Amino acid sequence: MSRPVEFDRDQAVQKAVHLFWQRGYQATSLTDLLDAMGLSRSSFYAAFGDKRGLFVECLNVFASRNQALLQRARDRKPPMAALRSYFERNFGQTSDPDLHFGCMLVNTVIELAAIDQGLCDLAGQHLKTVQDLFEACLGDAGAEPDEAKQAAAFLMMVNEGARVSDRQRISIPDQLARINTAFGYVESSIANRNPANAQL
Amino acid sequence: MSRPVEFDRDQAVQKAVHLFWQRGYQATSLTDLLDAMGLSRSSFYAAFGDKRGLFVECLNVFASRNQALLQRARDRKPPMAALRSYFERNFGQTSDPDLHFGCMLVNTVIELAAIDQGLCDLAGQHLKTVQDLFEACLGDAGAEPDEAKQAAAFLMMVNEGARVSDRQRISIPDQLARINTAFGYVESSIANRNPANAQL
DNA sequence: ATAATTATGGACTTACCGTTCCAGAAAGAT
DNA sequence: ATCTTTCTGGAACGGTAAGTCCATAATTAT
Repeated sequence: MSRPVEFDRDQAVQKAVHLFWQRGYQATSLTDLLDAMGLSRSSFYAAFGDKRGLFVECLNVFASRNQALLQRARDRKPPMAALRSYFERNFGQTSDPDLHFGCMLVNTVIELAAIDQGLCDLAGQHLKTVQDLFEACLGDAGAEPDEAKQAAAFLMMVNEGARVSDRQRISIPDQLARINTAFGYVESSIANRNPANAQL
Repeated sequence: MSRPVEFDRDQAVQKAVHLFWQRGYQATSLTDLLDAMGLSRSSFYAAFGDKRGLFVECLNVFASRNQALLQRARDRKPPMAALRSYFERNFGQTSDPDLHFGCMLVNTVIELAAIDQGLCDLAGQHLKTVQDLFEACLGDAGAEPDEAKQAAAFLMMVNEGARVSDRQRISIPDQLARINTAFGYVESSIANRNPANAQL
């Protein structure tokens, strides 16, 4: 009955995620987005409402991809190894500077804290979900509930800090060394309190 | 011979620091700045060149204030207590949400990483200076040189992470608990390797 | 008092922002 | 093949951004 949409919506959103991730919300103009997504202004507004609406969608896509990454590792490895791989994959994976954009959620919190509280809160919620996943992994690794909560909060702080360093193009070995330091602290703390779990 | 400047330059810069710190570089318009600093466009351009020039000046002012904070604590307290007080002062001090802007250097790195590499690098340099101060404190506390370097890098990561949490209006007790966790790890690590320094 | 010099306020310029709108192209249903 | 519906490209809009410029006000030196 009617003419069908010509572009692949999911693919267009992927492109937008990449741009927003790299340059942030404010510095990404609609023109940049249209060029990258390969569609015209009218199609854009028909499909996504407005720039902010697209950003919300991108935030959600990024968050679920991010959570899936950790969840998959959790299904396949021992809990502490899964946690470690989440950190190492995010930071050590490649030396291509074009992939060191930190974490879109962290970037959003910082950029928009005083500008758009709704977007900042949404990003914060997603981060909280990841922190809950951390906590679950730590529980699996044998940490007591309160210890798991405390260590998860600590690891989220480490994650956020590592994402900041990531944007400064810190060398990968240095980055991995920091993560290793942090995990060494957490693991020895869990092992000390609960020697039965020397094997994590 | 000539008419003197009517405004207090230092005071005007302070106001600008506050604004940039809170809202970031891009979201702070020249109009915002002029209103807060209480001067006209012509005076502004005569005194500071342009918006970017003022931002550089603000970054330097913020960084030196920040370093002075840690340096003063270092002069007055045992080294680990000085480090702790730096972290606690920056996060626990007040519950006024209007003062939880994180760290202007961290904010700048995140906001401008892909936008203005010069400004990002300048902020990164200032952060590195703070990290060197961390390292010096840890050395004073009895850490071996390589251990001090490693722990300083770790603490900078914690600092950056805490600044991110700060912008999410995380509760002060939670924030202090995280910092306490991190310092507990570092202190027990130093004490274990070098039991002579049980007193830090 | 007057001349010389410099700061100041505000209008102006240029460029880009996000968004709206409309004419026309493309596709399915009959 | 035609009609209807929906999508598409691009022009246009109002608003705001940073930066420039000039007439005027204010100050000091003579």
